[in-house]
Amino acid sequence: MTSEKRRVPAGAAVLRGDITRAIRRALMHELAAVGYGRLSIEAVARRAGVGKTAIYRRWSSKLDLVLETVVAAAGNKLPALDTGTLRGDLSLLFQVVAHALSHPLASQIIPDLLAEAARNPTIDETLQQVLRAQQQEIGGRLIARAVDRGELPADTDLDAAVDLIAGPLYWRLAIARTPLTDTYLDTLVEAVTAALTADAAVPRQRDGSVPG
Amino acid sequence: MTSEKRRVPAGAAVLRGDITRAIRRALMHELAAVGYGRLSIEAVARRAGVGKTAIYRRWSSKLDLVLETVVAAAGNKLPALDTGTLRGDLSLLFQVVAHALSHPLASQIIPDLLAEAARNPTIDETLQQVLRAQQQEIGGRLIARAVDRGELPADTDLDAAVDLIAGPLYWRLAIARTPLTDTYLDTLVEAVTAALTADAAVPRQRDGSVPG
Amino acid sequence: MTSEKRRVPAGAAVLRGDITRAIRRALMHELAAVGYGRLSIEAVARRAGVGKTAIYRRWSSKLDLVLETVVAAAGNKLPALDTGTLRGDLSLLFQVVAHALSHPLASQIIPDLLAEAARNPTIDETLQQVLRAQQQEIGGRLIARAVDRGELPADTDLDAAVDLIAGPLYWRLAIARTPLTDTYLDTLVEAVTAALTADAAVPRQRDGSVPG
Amino acid sequence: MTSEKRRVPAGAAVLRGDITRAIRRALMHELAAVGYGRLSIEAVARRAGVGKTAIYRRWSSKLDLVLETVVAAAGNKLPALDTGTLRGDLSLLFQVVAHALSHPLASQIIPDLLAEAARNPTIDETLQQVLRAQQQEIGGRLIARAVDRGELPADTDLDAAVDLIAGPLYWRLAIARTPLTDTYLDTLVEAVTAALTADAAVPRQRDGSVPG
DNA sequence: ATGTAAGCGAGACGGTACGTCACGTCTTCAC
DNA sequence: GTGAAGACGTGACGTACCGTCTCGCTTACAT
Repeated sequence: MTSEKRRVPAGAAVLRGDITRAIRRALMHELAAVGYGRLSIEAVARRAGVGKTAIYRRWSSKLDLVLETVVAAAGNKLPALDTGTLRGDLSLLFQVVAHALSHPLASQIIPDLLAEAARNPTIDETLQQVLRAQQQEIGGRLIARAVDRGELPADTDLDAAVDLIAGPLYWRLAIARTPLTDTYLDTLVEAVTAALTADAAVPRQRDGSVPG
Repeated sequence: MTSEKRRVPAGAAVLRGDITRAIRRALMHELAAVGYGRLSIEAVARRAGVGKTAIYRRWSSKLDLVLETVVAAAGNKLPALDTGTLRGDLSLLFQVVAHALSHPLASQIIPDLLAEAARNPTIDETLQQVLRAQQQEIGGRLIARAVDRGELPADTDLDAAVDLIAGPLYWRLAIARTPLTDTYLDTLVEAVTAALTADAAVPRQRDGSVPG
Repeated sequence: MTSEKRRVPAGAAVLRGDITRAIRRALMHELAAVGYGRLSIEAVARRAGVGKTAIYRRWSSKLDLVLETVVAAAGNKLPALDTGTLRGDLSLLFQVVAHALSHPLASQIIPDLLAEAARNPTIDETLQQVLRAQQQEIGGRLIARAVDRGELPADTDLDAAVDLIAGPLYWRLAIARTPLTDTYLDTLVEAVTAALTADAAVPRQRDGSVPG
Repeated sequence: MTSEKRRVPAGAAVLRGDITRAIRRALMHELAAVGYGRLSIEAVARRAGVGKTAIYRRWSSKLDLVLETVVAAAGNKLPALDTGTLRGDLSLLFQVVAHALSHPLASQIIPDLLAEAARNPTIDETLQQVLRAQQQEIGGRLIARAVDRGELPADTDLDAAVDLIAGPLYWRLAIARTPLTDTYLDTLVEAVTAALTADAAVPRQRDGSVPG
């Protein structure tokens, strides 16, 4: 389904790559413009300047088209980043994420698909794999390096750490959509660093209480 | 449009309150089930067991119906809470918010409308008023009390503080939708308290730079 | 002040006659304008300048309203006519019928109800009583007098005779709706007279054959 | 609109003939069942098992659909009939007409449309063309042959003749809807023959009077 | 070069929803 | 209790798209 070229036994036609690309491009813009709920294959075909059949020949459904394209688009991302300090890693990560989420397509599509994921298990699974898992891995590596350096204790709560890192920035960019300044980013880095360190200083208790 | 009863000059008919309520109830369930994009007036009428006319007699459009109902539903919320300490206030706030966002309807509808707000200015404005403004006010009051008590400095960055408070919890509940434990909440309270305090320790600079 | 007030026992209200008449009048015009199929109580009420309740308090349904009113309107009809000759009787009858069917209301309503009768047994029965039966009786008396006078034989086929009398004129007035001249009426009288006489000359045979 | 196939420049879709026929069939049954006044496109589509679009793609309105279909249905009719005598021609004509009008669809639809024609000029014109004109022509030829044979004089009133031929049978079949026997038909043929002959014997006078 | 299988745009198909209108029923209010 | 006003559910209107499916035309490989 995703392979660009297929081997065929005899005098056969082949799916044209330019059309496939035009459809993907049109899909992203449609998705940003109307969201997954209102997305229609017809509109994608219209925007791409192709027939509806050209789409259905490549993907079996709207869901298939969206997920396959989104996964493909999200694939080429985020090289390793290691600045030597927790604060430096966070600062770099925030800049990269802020840049990525500042793209108009991303800032429209991602919240939309995340909201749709609450209704559609298939979307949920896919996004868990391409977004959450990625974040978990990146955040995990970041924390692990900080632990190795002695900046954080070994029993740091990874889930809470990822929420602390991803939450404020996502909220700011995708929900509040307030303009982002470098100053603000610095403040945020500082605060999250402190939060993680505090989290380390006050590790999870068995009974859920906080030692006074 | 929102008034339940209207004064009329003579022996007149009046919009029935039970029907208005049935429509609102049906709308919330439809909204949770299919989202704003796919929401259809016919489906709402069908679910409510009323005619389409009963809806159009009350609201002029799908947008009107949704916004007016959501505002009405969000109106009855959040009394003042003052526990005497920043940590106590945060803990109570998180519990209240976690309870509210745990409701299946809320956890489906809110992310959906927030995503739609990125496309629709009218939705955006309305949500800014009923959600963000409310959060700003609650967060502002919380911070102000902490400043009064001397727990935080006077120049604490309010925007960043609200993002730090709202972001992680929203991310956890609405995006990751991971089960929430009391222990996790405690950890989060601790971390956010530390972040705010650190934010105080590294206040916003006039030139936007962070003192090295 | 209206003169429609009547003595009632104790503060009791009574259906007002002027409203009843206004409804009947409006009904006839509506019936002519849109036909039975499209007739609506609402339009009748609007034209009569009364509320829908005023109609439903008097008649139980559209069918009831129409039939009761049509029967009432058709009731006051056709005195005895006896000119002394078959041809004279026919001529007078044709003139009376032509005059009646020339009324715009009648020429619109009657074909419409007759067509509707083919679908609606209740209408059919009622029209049979007020129209066909009346025609049968009038035609029957006309034929009987001619038989008494010796102008027609005793075994004249009454059904065929009525068809011969009613058919051409109804066709001309209600279906073809061609202007009617006195000359044409004379010709028709002459022809029908001849037809009846011929019918007499070639009476119905027991075996259904015509003597050659 | 009535053409089954359309020429189109490229790989084009074409209105399917089987669906066109199904719509026409459903229309005739709907028309017989509820009449023109109550006829709804939705009901026709439902009965035909097609979508509304399939109808609107072919005809622009209810009126267009009805007239075009009725004309098409009435088109394939009545070959020349020449038995050699006026009485034979009439007998044959009556049998053919009686057969046609005995069809349940025809006996419901024709009176309904004729009644509607009194209200709707477009229907009127169309029916004049396909029904009345046909009758005029058939009746005219029948009379002309009788004149040629010397059975009728040259100045026979054609209008009156057609009324005499069409009226009684239409009245009997469409209005009275009384069962029809061969005997009755014979009687009618005899009577109408006599009427026409009498009409010949008493031709139209210039002053409209009947010579005494 | 030719044959042919498959890609391609066009568009007809059965549906669904739109927002409006009119209907018969039912309720409320003024008199 | 009569009558007007009007809210109610129902259903049809004609339009706009939707996803599916069937067409001819076109392309590009295999012979």
